[in-house]
Amino acid sequence: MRPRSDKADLLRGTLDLLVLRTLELRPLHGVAIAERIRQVTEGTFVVQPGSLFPALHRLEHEAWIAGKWTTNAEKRRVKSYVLTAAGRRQLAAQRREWDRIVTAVAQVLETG
Amino acid sequence: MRPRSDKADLLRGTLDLLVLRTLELRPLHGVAIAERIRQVTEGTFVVQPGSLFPALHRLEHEAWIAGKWTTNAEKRRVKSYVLTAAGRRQLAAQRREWDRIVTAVAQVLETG
DNA sequence: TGCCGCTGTGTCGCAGGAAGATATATGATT
DNA sequence: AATCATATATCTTCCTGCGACACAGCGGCA
Repeated sequence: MRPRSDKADLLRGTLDLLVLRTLELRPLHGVAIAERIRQVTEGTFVVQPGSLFPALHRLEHEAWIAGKWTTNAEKRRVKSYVLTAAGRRQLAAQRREWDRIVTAVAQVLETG
Repeated sequence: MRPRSDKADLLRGTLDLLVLRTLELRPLHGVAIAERIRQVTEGTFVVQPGSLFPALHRLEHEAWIAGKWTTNAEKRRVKSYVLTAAGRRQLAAQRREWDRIVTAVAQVLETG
């Protein structure tokens, strides 16, 4: 069997939310999205390529983000993503959902 | 294809934490654990049998909880679970992990 | 020119968990 | 006995995060 990382599956269920929110601030290309998430979370969330690109394709397929081939400052070919109107609505919905989860977990953890 | 529920996958990654915490308060049998989680979260988390029992077996296999066949107040045969010492340590670790996730997500959601 | 090395994108297969459907056992009820 | 309700268990499917890898394009450098 393949050696499994002992690092927990931290992103489970939050990746879409994180990507949508990151793109809400400004359009970015794939790797730059992952890089920003890593920086803002101070290394807690490190989005791997095997997670990042399937997620981007999924979000694009749902029409929550739109990708366009461009070139970055170093003249390299990159795919830049922007949040769509539907994406903004989805982001709002996922924010509410996340708040609900956090509240519910807190209730369990704090109710003695 | 099988009709998929449009209800979000809320439990994703939090089920172990919820079960361990519930058993920290007092020993309970499977269905009673799910029932308490449902009540405390006011219906946000409804743990289905297909999630509950595999989770209990998993936690028992990790020796974080210990099951014992007993009978409940209605004289019915139930499997009562108690949190082990290792389970308490695991619960503490998962609490820290959860806090870390909540903090990280908040950083992404609130960093403008 | 040819060879690296780096960056960005993409893909493949696996592992593990959540859930619906279903099965089984057992006690209570009629 | 038949039925119903409760509790446990399992089977299968779907989803998703991930490691490993492939590959393309560009710059540097001998």
